[in-house]
Amino acid sequence: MTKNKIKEVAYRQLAEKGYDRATLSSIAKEVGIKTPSIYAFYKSKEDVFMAVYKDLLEDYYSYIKCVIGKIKNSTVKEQLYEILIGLSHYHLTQPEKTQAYTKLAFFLAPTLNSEIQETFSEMEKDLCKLLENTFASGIEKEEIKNQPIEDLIASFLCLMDGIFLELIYYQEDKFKRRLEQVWSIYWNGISKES
Amino acid sequence: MTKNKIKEVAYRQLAEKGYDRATLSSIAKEVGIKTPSIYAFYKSKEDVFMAVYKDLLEDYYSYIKCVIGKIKNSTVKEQLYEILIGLSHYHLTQPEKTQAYTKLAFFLAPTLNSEIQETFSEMEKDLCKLLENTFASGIEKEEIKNQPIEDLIASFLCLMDGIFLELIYYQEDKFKRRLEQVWSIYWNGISKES
Amino acid sequence: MTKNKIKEVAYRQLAEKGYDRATLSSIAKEVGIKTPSIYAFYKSKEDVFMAVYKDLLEDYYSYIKCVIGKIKNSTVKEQLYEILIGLSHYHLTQPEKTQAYTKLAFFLAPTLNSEIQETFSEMEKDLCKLLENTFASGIEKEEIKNQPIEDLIASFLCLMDGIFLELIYYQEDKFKRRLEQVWSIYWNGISKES
Amino acid sequence: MTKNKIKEVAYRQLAEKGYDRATLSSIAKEVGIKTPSIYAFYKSKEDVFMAVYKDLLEDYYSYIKCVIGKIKNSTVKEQLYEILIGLSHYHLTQPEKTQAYTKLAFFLAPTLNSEIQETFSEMEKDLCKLLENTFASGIEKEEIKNQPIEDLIASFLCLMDGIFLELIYYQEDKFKRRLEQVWSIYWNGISKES
DNA sequence: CATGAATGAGCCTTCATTCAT
DNA sequence: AATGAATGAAGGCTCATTCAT
Repeated sequence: MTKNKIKEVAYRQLAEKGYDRATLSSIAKEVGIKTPSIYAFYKSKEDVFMAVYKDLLEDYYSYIKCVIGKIKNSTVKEQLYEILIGLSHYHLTQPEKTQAYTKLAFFLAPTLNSEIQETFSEMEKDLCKLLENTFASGIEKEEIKNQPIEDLIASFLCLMDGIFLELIYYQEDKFKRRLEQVWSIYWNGISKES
Repeated sequence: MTKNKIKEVAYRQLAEKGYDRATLSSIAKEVGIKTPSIYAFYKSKEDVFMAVYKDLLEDYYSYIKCVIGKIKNSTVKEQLYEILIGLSHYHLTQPEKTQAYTKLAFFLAPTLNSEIQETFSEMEKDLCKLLENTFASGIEKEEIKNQPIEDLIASFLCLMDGIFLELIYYQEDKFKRRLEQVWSIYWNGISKES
Repeated sequence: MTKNKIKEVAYRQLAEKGYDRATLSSIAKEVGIKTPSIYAFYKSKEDVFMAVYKDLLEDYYSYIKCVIGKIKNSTVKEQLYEILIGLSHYHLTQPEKTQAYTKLAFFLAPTLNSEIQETFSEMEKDLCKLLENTFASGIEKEEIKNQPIEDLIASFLCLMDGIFLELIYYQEDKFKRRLEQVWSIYWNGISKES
Repeated sequence: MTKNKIKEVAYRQLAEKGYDRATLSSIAKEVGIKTPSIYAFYKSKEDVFMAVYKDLLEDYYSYIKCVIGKIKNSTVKEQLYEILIGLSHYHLTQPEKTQAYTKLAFFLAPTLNSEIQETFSEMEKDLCKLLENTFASGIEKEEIKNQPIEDLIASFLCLMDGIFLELIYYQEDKFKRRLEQVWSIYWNGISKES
């Protein structure tokens, strides 16, 4: 289906060149159609990239839900570690998605339509709820030191953000080593037996 | 001096709209000159933004050196905390600089001329050296648990990166609260008395 | 067809003003379209004039082949004279073509794409072969003094070149008189009965 | 003197790139001054190239007068041959001058100011007078067949034009051979003993 | 003399978009 | 569903020229 091909090419070029440089004509060329044909499927350039962004978010959302699902029965330590690993894995195996995501986030950000905004905050909420449960059970099971759950969540999210940035900056090898170092310090910080 | 005014306007528009949308004509208009006049001072659009980037980096560099200078005689805990606060303060008080910086980093990144690359890696080296000393002395003075200094540095840099990202995403109030939460967890993680 | 109209206007303006002064905007204006529309048919200014040049060459080539065809059964004297007259006729009746041709030759010369180069040398080769036959038969039939055919060709080509230049410099009347004078001397020089 | 340096650079760039591409700024750069400084010596771009053209013509004129002076006491055959050789020598030894000359002739031609026009026709007149004398004496001395002097002049000028064009097209070696061939045929055509 | 600053005009080109087919 | 033709808007850039210093 041409409509999907357009979206895919758009997302690939977005990752590579950013919104402004991912021209409709360069997208059309890669798809193998003429530029005006795009308008048979999308009503504007913004429309194309809105679709791209929505897809990207949904893909990420479902991946995260999947990761969360898999770790239900592990220890807290394993759970948190798996989240970080899952997150890294997602970006490491499909760096183009990450790049596209980043670029859209930086460029469309102020214009984000409400539907997308919603998906985004829903995602964050889900993740927070999960972390809340995880940390609560960690404290209960005495895997984790007793401390404000809100703080724990904030620090874990910050950890995720830092890791995300380093994902972009560093090569895979270097990144993986850093991830281990960072995780080890972090876990020592919150765990009881430290 | 018009040359500087151009640079300043360029940096402001870069922060606001990004490289592609910060057109020479819109810059000229804001400066109050005609577009071709820009070419009396810079030989191309890229040249203008190279200058902007260089300035940005140097400004940041000198700020960081300044922060580092101020904290020489504090405890390790204070030192680390001051670095985070200093970093945050820089970005919070001049968010435009941060945004400009971010946008240039994403766009010029692969083309960065060598001079800029150098300033950048020099900056990182300086910071690493400082952290190395700080952590080493922290371990020696038994403020910090004995653990690989390299790991400590990695985790602190990751913390900084995470904070940097949240600086962009969150409003100042929310950010400051999160910073405290994150710092508290982090320090607990590495300090001895925890 | 707009594409052809563009080419024709381009060639007329080239003749009149030369490559640099034949701007795309002035061409578009004369064609009755807006400048960017040109890009629907040609991918650059150079591309437009490449097409012009190619046409010009082909037109000239086919004309020359036609002249050559017509004179097969004449005496050698008539043949040579007809070539000069044919050549002059071509340029006199369509001076714009000559001027366009001249201007492109001077401007694109070093950049001439290979296809054009080929047409050009093919044309020269054809003409040389014809002259060779003509002169050979002239000597055989004793219309022409026995002398190196190569020299005869060289001198005839030089004659053509000289005539070509004078075609540009002089008014038609003056030119025609000079042509007769020059031809008479030339023929006396090579013919037997002189 | 800067004024002369400007003129020289202008002429060199004219030869290389033609009028439109020989920008004042590129001239200034090569001279080692800033563009507006040119206006201290010439009142416009056209003015600069007018001066160039005038110089070129005068230089050529004086050279031709010199050639003419040297051949006063030779045979007619030698005289004519020397003119051709002199002409060729001038262009072969300073091809830049020829190119500049050609380009200006093709581009300024319709605009040539009257002073230059005058020099030009004066030059032609001088040359014609010389040829008239030469041919008259050639006929008198029976070196040349008796034929209208006007025709002889026309054919010799045409020969010169043809040679001039070939000077531009062919490499020096090839050109020299062709010159000999052409001359030999030409002389045979007009001389008595043929 | 020379130049720094500025500019109006204009060039080639690209882009998103429309519309008739 | 697709495209050829066309375009308004704009972009980066160069040029000849002016003018105050």
